[in-house]
Amino acid sequence: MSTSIYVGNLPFSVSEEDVRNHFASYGEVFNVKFIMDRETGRFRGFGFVEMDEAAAKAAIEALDGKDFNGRTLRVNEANQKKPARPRRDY
DNA sequence: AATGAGCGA
Repeated sequence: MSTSIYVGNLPFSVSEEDVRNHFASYGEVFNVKFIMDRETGRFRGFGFVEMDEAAAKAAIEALDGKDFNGRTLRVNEANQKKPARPRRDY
């Protein structure tokens, strides 16, 4: 498996490719997923990156709190949500 | 459809 990394505070200018490129410098990136607003379909400003555990830690140490395209990047291990998003059924 | 703290489709 891979380690899920939470990447937040992303500028609306970047794409998965940019992030993947950035993270790829610290290890093999298995996958990059940007969270799009399910209502509008627009970029919500954060995403998740899957990397090897060692690579993930390296990337977090290297990129967390750093600047990315003009915004302070937030990088941490994702943990809070594993299954489908909790949502009330009205 | 829209924008700025956030942990997801």
